[in-house]
Amino acid sequence: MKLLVVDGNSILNRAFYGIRPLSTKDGMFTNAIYGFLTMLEKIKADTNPDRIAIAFDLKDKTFRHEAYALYKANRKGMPQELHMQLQPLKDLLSALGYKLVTCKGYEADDILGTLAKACENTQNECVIATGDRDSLQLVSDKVSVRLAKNLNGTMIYTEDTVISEYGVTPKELIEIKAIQGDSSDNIPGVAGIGPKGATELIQKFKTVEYIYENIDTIDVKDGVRKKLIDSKENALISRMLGEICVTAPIDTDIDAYKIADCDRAAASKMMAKLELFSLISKLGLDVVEDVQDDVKAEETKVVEIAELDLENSKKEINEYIKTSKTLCLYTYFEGEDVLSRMPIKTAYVLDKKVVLCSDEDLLCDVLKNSEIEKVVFSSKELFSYADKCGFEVENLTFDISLAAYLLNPNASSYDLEKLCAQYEIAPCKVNEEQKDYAVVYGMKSLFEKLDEKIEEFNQKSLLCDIEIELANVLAKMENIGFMVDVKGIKSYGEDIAQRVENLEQDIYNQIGYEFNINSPKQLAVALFEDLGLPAKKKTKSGYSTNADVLESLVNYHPVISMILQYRTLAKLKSTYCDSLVKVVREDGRIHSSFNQTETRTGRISSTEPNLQNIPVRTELGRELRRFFVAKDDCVLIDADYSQIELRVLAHISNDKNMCKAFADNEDIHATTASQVFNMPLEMVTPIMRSRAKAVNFGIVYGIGAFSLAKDIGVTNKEASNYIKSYLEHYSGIDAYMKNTIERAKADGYVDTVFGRRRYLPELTASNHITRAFGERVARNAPIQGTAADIIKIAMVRVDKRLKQEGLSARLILQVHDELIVEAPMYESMRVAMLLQEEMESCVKLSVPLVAEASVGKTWYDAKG
DNA sequence: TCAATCACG
DNA sequence: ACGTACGTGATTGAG
Repeated sequence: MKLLVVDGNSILNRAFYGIRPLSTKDGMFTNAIYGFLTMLEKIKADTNPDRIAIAFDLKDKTFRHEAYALYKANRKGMPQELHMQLQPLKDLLSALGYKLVTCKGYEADDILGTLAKACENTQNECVIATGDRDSLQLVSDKVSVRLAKNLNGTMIYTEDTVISEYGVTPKELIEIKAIQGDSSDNIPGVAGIGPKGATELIQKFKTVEYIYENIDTIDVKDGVRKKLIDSKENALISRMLGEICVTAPIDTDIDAYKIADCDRAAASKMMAKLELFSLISKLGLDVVEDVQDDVKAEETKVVEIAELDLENSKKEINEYIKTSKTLCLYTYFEGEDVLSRMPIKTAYVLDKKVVLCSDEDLLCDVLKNSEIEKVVFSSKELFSYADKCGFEVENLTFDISLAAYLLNPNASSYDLEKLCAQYEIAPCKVNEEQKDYAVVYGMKSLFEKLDEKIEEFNQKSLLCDIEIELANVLAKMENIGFMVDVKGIKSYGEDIAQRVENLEQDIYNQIGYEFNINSPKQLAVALFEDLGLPAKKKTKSGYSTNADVLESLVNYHPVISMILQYRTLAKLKSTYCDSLVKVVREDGRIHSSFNQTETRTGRISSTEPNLQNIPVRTELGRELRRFFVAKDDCVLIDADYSQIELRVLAHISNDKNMCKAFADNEDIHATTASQVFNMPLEMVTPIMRSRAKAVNFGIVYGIGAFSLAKDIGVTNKEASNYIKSYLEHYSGIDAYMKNTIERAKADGYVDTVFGRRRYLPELTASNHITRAFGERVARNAPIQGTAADIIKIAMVRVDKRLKQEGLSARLILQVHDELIVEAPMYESMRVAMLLQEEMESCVKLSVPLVAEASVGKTWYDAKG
């Protein structure tokens, strides 16, 4: 028989500190639980034990020796992020069938010792899993220790490995520790003798007892003898403290630690509640199935899944809508990309029945039918399909993925299965082979639950008037795409490629050998070792070679500017020329995907390709925009908001000075400079203006003097003076920032003017760096988020106006504070006016919104 | 799969 | 004493 004994507290600690913080939306931390189970699974697979015991310390410690109380009681308790995970982990382990062992008055160590001893006595094998080297003293021919280094790695210690690493037997480790001491355990040891001296003594004399019995005669230097004599009392106490107890009053019958049957339903539920979905499958469980088995037969809805033809589906649906107001439907799509994505099958959720139908006519009829209130999972796909077919979707009133995003934008993904588990939707019973559709039936209950929450959070308008409407606009933007001049990009790319090659050779010549310039690691060797340039900053894995560092080195060596240039050009070539050309479709246009549930602030994101980060800041990069063009006889109209985030800040903080500056249409950075530097506007120099601009940015981001100083190249003290002066002059902003953090701490979230929320579990962290991050996010999210809300509203209004006025102009891109429309040449003036009007008037703030539009044949020309 | 880098607002 | 501004996505090299 083989017994695995897990040092629960120790492994929990390793897991907690070894895994980046994870938390659920309401601030429950879960990283230690996740890490613990991951490590346990790994260890289990590696050791293949017959029995498992998991030992934990008890919270209220009553120690078996006075000395323990004295020396061990003042060890720091665990941080609350870890403490809050302890009981849920224990519950989960029990549900998984593991036997937990605790013992009043004894530590987990003592339980390990007692069980190890018991195994020796009964000729069983024992493996101890721990992150703590203390347990190495328990190693014997029957007992080995698996020392957890990190998540995936453990070191196995047997008698041989202990002897070769420490030069003494496992038992003698206790003697060494008695002399050497252990500050983390509050074991004093002998003052002045460290690990090396202690090892030598024990190799020679074997035990502390022997040393002190023969203290006058043993062969040691007088200095050492003196230290030993001076610390005799501490050494003897340490000898006692350091030895793990092997007689704890626990069950030592190995059969007591059989692994019981897993309570699958309970375990699945617990993990779903902790949002640890990947763990559920890793442990071989299944949310839907396991929870389903848990529901009592009489409570379970029996649901029929029927695959029907057009006629019968129609009949069923018509029957259903006589009595029900809303129809839930889930459409399965096929096809990777925006253009070829088409529906293959739709599940219509009826009363105790799911009708599956592949007929597209039925889907179109349902979507067009304004009598049917529709609840869907992802509206953008359906809007996109309708747009391709040439009709408008009517009466689509709820989108589950968008609702779930609004309720918690922190989640990494939104799918039906996870949401049903998370919102504790009671599952239904279906045939085994149809269980994929069981989760679709859950849509109805999920909709009701989410709708209730949306109402509770006052997010109905945000969902219906902004997000769902926007999904329709985004779908059309994706379908239209952005026309590009492929030949132009290609020849520009070839030009760049030539320059990259030349630079490559020049760099090799300068350095003296060929290497991969794209590898930061190889580059660091070339610069900081071979050229001997001063390394400024470190990253986790070596010296940093980023642009900041390189720029500070340009005067040291001519190769530096070549490398900077190489980087710029290589990036232009690979990310912007080569990749863009690859995603141009047969219609000569790029069809990016716009994701509406990705960012935590409410912005949209763009992928495959990302059209929101096309170069603009440098002239060479900006040239690329000459190849983003309008189609024949058309032009592009580009309109962007002026200072939208600062205007939003002025509005939500209601700061008098800043509101006045915007009301008077002043140059906000210059005005800020005159405030911060306390002088009349006409005396503000360009340098002062640019510093004030950096402070304005900093305020929006949550500012720190250090970073501001680095950004504008002044001393820390100067930077902190700027901030101080800023907050004195804009006292409304100061008050708003303080108030926001207070409210965020009380509520656990911040929100935008339009009710978009962001939860901030970071604010409860005991780590001050994490907490400071949470505070910056609390300051930034309402500003960035409100700006995101505003441009979304503008997009919906622009789209509506274009349609209303019968224009053929179409929105094709959004870049956070910028909208791009493609329009026939003759519409250009009207559209430019319309764009500006709608962007400026779509919401009313306490300061004016300003947008500027300009027209051009290419994106380069259209951008003001 | 992750870390480093760099493009954008 | 700590480590250092908010939000994204793509490419590359290396484990």
